[in-house]
Amino acid sequence: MGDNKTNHRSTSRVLDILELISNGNNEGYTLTEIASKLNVPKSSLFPMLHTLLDRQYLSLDANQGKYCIGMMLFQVGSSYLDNFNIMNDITTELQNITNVCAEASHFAILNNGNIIYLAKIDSPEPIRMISSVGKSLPAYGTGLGKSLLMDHSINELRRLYPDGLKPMTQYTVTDFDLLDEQLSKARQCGFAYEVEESNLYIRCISIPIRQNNKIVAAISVAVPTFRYTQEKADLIQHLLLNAKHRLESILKTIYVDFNNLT
Amino acid sequence: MGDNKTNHRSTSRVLDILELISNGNNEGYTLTEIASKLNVPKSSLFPMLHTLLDRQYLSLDANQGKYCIGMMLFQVGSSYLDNFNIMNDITTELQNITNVCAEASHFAILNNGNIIYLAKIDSPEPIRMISSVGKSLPAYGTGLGKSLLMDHSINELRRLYPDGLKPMTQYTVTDFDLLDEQLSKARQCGFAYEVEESNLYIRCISIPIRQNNKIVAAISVAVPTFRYTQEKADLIQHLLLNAKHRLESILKTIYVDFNNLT
DNA sequence: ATATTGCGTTCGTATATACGAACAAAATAT
DNA sequence: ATATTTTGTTCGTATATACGAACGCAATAT
Repeated sequence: MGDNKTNHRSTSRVLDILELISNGNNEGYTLTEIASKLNVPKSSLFPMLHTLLDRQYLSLDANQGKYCIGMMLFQVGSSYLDNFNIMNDITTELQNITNVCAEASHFAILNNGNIIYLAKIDSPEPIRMISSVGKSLPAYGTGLGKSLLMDHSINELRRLYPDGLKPMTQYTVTDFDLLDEQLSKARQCGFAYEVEESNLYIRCISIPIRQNNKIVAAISVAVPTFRYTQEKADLIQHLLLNAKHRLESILKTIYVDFNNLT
Repeated sequence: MGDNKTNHRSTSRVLDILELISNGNNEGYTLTEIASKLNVPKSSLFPMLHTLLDRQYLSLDANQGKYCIGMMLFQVGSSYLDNFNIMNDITTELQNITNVCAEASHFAILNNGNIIYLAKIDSPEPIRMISSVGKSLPAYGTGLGKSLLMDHSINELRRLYPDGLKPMTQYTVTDFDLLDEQLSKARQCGFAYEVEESNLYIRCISIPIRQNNKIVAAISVAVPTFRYTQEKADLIQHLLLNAKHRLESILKTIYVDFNNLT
């Protein structure tokens, strides 16, 4: 929880409530659960929760007394994407990629060492990766993240992850030197790769999107290992490269301030 | 602004701020603009806005001093869709529809007489409707909305829209009797239609999704009038009907409490 | 049936927030 | 360059919120 200088207790608590519920299992939490998890008296939470209910930022589970994320929070939060006036172009590119290679494609930005998925097109195939718009993952363990970290020096990486690189699977790169080496290679060939480092049985190929020569986003294609072949990898790289070029040329004409958005 | 019994001022103000910014032009607002629009002293907003900034629920426009919707609000809000454990199935169906007919497809639910778009697949064609996930529109003026209102009686409609039906375009149905008549026809044939009632030059065909014989959601295809032909309409109705059947059979096996979510 | 645990809710007072005015800092106008 | 307007910021006190304890109520356990 933010221990910065400026801190308005009521506001922080509202956000604490929303984050607690959104990060939890989506069964929701009761008032007393929230109170104990946030170390806030029930009586203080009571009027806040009811205001959030009235305004539909939370909803009360019919089963009994479990507070869940409400529709208004979704509506208000969705307007974040209005900042990206190229969102339509991005989904069009992803759509095209997935149409051709039949695998899921993603668009993400970097925030404090984590990737945030902003758009996703599902594979038409029945076996799919579980990933969703709005979710975040540590960048170092994902293909998308390696694209976004591509220009980082090893010192910047160490500063970004002061607690080290925690494994997400048995294949996650947890050594800074090895990660740095992979990023060097990625810088040379233009693509970043992930082999079951964030999800078992999933490989990923990714490419960064630059604006004024600075990496501002990345796109990727994720492939189950059993569908992964060299021919498919070649095809995906070709698709990613084309999409990258089109998006980067759009970024030259349209103003999108990525710096402001992360 | 909610004028209900339970009302926690600080919480309400946080929500007022978020809603104001999310509904506005996405240039954002300055502190003083927010203060005057919400009738709240600047000095009261100051600590709140800074807490929201620190927590990345808002971001400060680089230009100068304009508060915009931040990334954390997007992340937290996105988790609303976790409630719908059939979201993947829904997007798959929409994907399929759009692949075949080459027009944009949507999925929406009803909330207080408004439709909320929860998923959308863009048309591959260059000329597209402007509609986005998380946005809401009055149900009576949209194809999706008419599907969602299909089972409503004229009295229920009058209660739902006590201030009458306000026109969105020159073709919007603003008469309760005419709307009721259209809904009756829709109930008979199973489909709801919209002809330039919410957006000029856009027509829409829609079908409701039922759970336990109760309408809980709707899917639609939107078509620019100049691309609209009877053959295409027939194709779209066929696609919608198939998708409806598949989604409804999924809803029989998976538990999704739509009542709780609106 | 009775005790027990856990939940949401209410209430009076201590305390932290909200207010308005005054201030500082920047942008615009003169 | 100076005046003027508009912005963000600080501060002391009035006031509304936060707290803990006690209450009522339901569900489970005995």
